[in-house]
Amino acid sequence: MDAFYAAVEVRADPSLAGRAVIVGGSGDRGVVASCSYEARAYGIHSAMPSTRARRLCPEAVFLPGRYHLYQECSRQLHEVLQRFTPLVEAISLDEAFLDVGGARRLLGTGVEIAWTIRRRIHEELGLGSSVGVATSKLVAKLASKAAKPKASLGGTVPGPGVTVVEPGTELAFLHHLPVGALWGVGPATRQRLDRFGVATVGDLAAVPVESLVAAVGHALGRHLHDLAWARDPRAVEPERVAKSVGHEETYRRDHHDHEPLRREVVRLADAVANRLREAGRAGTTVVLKVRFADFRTISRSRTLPAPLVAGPALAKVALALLEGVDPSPGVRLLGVSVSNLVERPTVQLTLDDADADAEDVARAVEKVRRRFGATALGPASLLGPSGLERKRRGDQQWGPTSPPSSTPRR
DNA sequence: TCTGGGGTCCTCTCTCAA
DNA sequence: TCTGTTGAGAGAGGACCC
Repeated sequence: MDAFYAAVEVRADPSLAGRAVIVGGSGDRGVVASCSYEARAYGIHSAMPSTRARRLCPEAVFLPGRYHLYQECSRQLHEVLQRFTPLVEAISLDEAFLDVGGARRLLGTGVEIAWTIRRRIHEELGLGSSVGVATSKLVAKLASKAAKPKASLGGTVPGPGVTVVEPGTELAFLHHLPVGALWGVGPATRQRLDRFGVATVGDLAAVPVESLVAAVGHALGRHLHDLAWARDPRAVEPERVAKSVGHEETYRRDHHDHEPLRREVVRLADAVANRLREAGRAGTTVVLKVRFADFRTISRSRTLPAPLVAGPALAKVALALLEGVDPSPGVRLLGVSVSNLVERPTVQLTLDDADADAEDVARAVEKVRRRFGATALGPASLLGPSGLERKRRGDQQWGPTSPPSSTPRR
């Protein structure tokens, strides 16, 4: 999708059309999640600190972002895509791979299907999209990028909408692209490739695989070499199962004491446990992530003998991990996640009777929440002046919001 | 200049057992 | 019993993606 979150906001408020719209965290520690092409013309891009975006384009419209709205829109999008083929692999809220190999006899060539998809999305969702058609995921992804509109101060230049890379022409398409266009080449890898004088994918293809492996490691070296030669046999995987579930949060101000952090750990663990239960999963490894004021980030983890799903049990492990962390330098972010996920056992395997009780309580809590709402019940330690402070996914997607006195202007 | 949240995957190091 | 090797698994950190 083209500038997805921003486009959804413009659709909700058409008076924003043609303006620089920035969706993201509004506080000092927020980042840009998405922006309209008018904003991109000023050099603004996603993941840029909001303070910098504000400096680059003070007249831009800043919106805090409504994750649940985008989630709903994404659901509608995938509904549209599913009508073309069941082989849809969602890679994010607004992007997906489709394997239309089996649908061609019924729906036409890949190119025809691509144009139909674009039209349907526009008719049913009122949003712009770009489609890449190719024989592999890598090339299709890069082709879709080439199909997108381009930002310029003179106005947005519409893209072709659909870009096709015919079989046999993949190398010609790939080799003139900058090496950073490849999946897996970020700033750090690009810097390592610099010493070979690699600027384009074509340059990369000319580097012996052994040299690449020595420079960037075994797995990435071989992978990049294959990609540079358009070898990408990865299939479209419609059913991808999550391997970890977690929540993290950056605070408006750093915490220097254990006490407020303990409360945060309980809140995060409660949220993680809730999502685990919803997904019918349980986790074996609990990870606590801490980012200090200087951005140094550490993680502490513990693998348990049996999977757990109950919030209190999860919080107990995370709190024990927190005790080993010295918060005095200032903690700006805290995260709790669970990995090594398994199907949730019908009868919860637990470490001791206390945990078994905790699981019984968690089940009862879940029943109450289903009936009376998510904030109906929760850990007593999360009871604040305005009721229960529970975290839900997307509550603070792009950093802490501004305090009420400095709400973003519209 | 300041750097979110939710993920995945890879690499390195350490420990432990065979 | 001691020493060295090897492999697995856990823990930690880093890079990357949207």
